[in-house]
Amino acid sequence: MRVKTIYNKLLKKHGPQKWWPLHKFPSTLQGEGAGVRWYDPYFEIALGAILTQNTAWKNVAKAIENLYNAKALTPARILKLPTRKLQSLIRPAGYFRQKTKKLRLFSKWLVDKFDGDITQLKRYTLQDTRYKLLAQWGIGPETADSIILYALNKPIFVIDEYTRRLCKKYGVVYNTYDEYQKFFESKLPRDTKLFQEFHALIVTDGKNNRTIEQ
DNA sequence: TACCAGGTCCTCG
DNA sequence: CGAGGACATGGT
Repeated sequence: MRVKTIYNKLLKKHGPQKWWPLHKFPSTLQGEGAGVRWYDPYFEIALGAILTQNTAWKNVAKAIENLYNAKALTPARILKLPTRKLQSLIRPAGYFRQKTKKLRLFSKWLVDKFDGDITQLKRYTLQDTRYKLLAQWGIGPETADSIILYALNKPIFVIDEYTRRLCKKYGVVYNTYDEYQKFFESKLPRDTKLFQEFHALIVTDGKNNRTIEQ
């Protein structure tokens, strides 16, 4: 079966997935401290990609809500939080010490190199951006690709455990992340929206069928 | 009570 | 390289 056909079937079965962004862009930007930027939807997406590592999204959503209420959804605001405070805010997402370290290092990198503006990563080629992200501690292939696809809106196909299971179901098995990624990217048009929707659908479908497979 | 969730890093052979 | 363990909370 064609890969695109599988996509069409999943879309028909589950409908469009609404993943990111979580909060709406404009209204939230004028907080009380006029001129103080405390919310960045693109950074929020990247942050969510880190927090969701091996963690149910529902728990991540709580952590993000805590950060939102603390008006801490920019790299600079993350760095301003005392470590203990940051740990307590993201505790629901699990691995809270590890993830606190990841968020701090990632935020510091963005502030130091990109003036705290994650969208500046778009200046590089897709592969250069990927290498730069992978060089950051705590960011592996799936997280890097999620950031590129959902925060920077650039076409790269995200591979996760659900994707591998889906492949296996159709008799497609590889060893490495990059091999799976090449497979999908060679079978599909390089379309950001398609890649975003497909990955989300694979996750949703994978969750639903969890007990049936193996 | 176990096992799992939108992974990654570290260590050891 | 590749396997195995650590990291942590909340849901079923």
